[in-house]
Amino acid sequence: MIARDGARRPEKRRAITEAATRVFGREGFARASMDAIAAEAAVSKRTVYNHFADKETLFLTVALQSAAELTLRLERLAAAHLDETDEGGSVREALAAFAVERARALLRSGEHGAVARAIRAEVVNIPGDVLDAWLDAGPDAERRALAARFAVWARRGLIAADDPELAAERFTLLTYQGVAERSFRGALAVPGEEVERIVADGTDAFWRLHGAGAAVVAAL
Amino acid sequence: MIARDGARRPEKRRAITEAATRVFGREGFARASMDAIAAEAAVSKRTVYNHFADKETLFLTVALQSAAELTLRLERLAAAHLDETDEGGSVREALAAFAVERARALLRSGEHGAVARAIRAEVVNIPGDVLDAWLDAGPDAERRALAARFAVWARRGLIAADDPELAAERFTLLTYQGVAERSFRGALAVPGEEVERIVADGTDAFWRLHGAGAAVVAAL
DNA sequence: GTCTATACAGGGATAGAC
DNA sequence: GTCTATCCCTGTATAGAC
Repeated sequence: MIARDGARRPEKRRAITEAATRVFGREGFARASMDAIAAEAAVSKRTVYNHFADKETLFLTVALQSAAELTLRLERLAAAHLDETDEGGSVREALAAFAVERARALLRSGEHGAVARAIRAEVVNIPGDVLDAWLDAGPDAERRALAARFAVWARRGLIAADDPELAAERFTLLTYQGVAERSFRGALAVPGEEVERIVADGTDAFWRLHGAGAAVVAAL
Repeated sequence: MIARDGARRPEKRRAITEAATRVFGREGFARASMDAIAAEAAVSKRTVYNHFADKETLFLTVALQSAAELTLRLERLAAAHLDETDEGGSVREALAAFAVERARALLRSGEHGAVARAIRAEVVNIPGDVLDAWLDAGPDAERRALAARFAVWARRGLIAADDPELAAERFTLLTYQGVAERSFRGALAVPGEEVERIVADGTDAFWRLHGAGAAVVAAL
């Protein structure tokens, strides 16, 4: 028997959101059909509508989950590259390696990246509070995590960053946005050498601005 | 059948492309309907199909026109700000003013900006050669124009840019992409003070990297 | 011969009825 | 879980008007 509102079968719900992630990612919001999502979830369309009021609600739910998933992946990357850096000399190399891996992650972000692109495409039709929630779970969370690490490094004199938030923003601009732009946010492939070149140029620029000792040079 | 340019009434064709620019900009490709475009152009739907074989052809035509129009606007901005700069001291201020105006132009790009967003949203469904043509008429043309000015300045010692193309790319990353990101490529409003702050920070960073004398500092 | 106006075939879509 | 009412869209077809 079917329970009332909140208590539906969680495994069905998960099957639906996972299927919806794939379908929305492949087709975008407008082209995706609820039929296709139900079929991909191996669930009847009625079940989809039992769990989610309409297509829009399902999409926004999936988008929030996807943002959180991407943030988690990037956080793991950041932890692996940036959290064991105690000696000054290795900071630059750690940042360079992290930047390359982050750019590559965008190009391999698959269905989650595709959902993020769909959000951006539909941004004018998304309620403000939902968009804020998406930003908070995704891009803003990533920036905060990077800024927190920069703040620690700055206190230890490993980088020059009076404003860690600004430094994190610059790092992303210089080492990530170029690849994002070139690949249309991960939609199109970019040759590996080109990714490496763009990211290496960006890392060089970042280090000239914020590397240990940059403050001294800037004061000249 | 196939729309051949010259034979039909050019004023109708213009009315159709202008209407299509507005409708595709408002609705995106998928949501826009040929009926709405015909109505907005005050033209019968049959006439639309007489001029353009199908919806996709109309969209791609409009996208190329829009890219060219945006490039023209930005080129005028660049010429106004950057082409009368002979004294060394004014280069930095000219760049700063241009950067702010360019960022503001994105936020006021209206229907042309909206079409550019639609292209980005549909990028996986666009034929490679058409996408190349769009890039060449739009973003790439802007980068080339900026790089050409940087090359002249570099020869005169007004900026430090061994590779003018790279410098142009960096200038755009530092002074433009931040606002593009924040506003979802012009879709959402951004407070004026925030635009000015983002652009000023970016201009500072660019000047530290590429201002006259930066090469000397980098050699330290 | 290009345009307007309208109608319509064919395919999908959403969302709800059974 | 299936079935279906209803709507909308693309693209074509059929009228007549300038």
